[in-house]
Amino acid sequence: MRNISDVIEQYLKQVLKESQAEAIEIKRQDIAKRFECVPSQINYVINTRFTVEKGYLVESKRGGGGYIRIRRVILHEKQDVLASLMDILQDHPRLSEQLVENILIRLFEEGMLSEREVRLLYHLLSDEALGLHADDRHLIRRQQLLALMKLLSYH
Amino acid sequence: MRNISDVIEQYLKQVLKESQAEAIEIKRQDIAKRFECVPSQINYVINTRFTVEKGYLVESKRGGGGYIRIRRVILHEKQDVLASLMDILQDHPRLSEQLVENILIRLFEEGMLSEREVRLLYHLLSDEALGLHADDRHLIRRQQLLALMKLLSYH
DNA sequence: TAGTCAAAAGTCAAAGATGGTCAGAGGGTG
DNA sequence: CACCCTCTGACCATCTTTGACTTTTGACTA
Repeated sequence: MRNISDVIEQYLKQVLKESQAEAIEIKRQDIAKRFECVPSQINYVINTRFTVEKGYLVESKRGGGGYIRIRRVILHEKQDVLASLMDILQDHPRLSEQLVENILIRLFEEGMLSEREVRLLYHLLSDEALGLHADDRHLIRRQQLLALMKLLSYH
Repeated sequence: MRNISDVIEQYLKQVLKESQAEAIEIKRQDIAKRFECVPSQINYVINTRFTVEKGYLVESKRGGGGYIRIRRVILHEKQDVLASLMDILQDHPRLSEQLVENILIRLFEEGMLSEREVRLLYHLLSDEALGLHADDRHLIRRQQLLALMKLLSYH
């Protein structure tokens, strides 16, 4: 694998998958030691790979007996998924390509979009397609994503 | 061989052929070193020799663990349909909802989009979704439709 | 009970590692 | 000579890695 962050990401996802439970608890220090990196690297991995829009929930506690708990959120109701994604849109004034991609993939994982549809929509919403309108890009993405979700919420 | 670009092109195609996989991943820096040229020469080669029309798809990532991935794709057999639709886009400075609908339906009839995909795209490209930007609406529609056709031009 | 301390985890900004862009110089060919 | 490729390098954008400094928490102590 190319970089340590990807390796740690894979490792954590593997652990998550193997433990049947919906959540795993890790010690930041331990993971850092295992992969010979600084502890804050673990925060980086979590902040970039285990985000809310990707369907992960992370809690932690400091001090003695501290831990980081990573939970995979599985929402069974379409309306719940859409509602939570719309909240995320609310929370982000700027909608980067990265965030859009995460959201679309999430919709795929929740069974609401096909792989092809994700690819299709991603291209339409890409920086390249939207062009130079850097300022309006975010606005347009928001509106189109909202339109998409509205459409998906029927049926 | 005349110039370094041709040499690099041949080399990359060779590697692509030898690796049974449909894609190869390279490090720009490495290739540049191997052929003793500046890194941006690699971009030149890729931009001129590995285009979509020639049947290649290129993705990349910057930063630590960055890479350039070159993928061989099969071009869609209906290039003529796409070309004629692109001509239509050229001819219309303003892209009304109606025109968008016609184009999408045409793509459906040609078997390049499913009914659901048409519905989805139509909603995203509607006046309502694009919002108040009446001026830019046409521009954005054009760009997004072009992005769509570019995507549809290969499998 | 309040205060202190050590053991976690969190934050943030700088440095490092790649790839991308673009405009202008260089060169070959009709 | 004109034109079209090629080549180059300065500058930019993005992602990752690191480490110094901060905050939180529980246990222990006065």
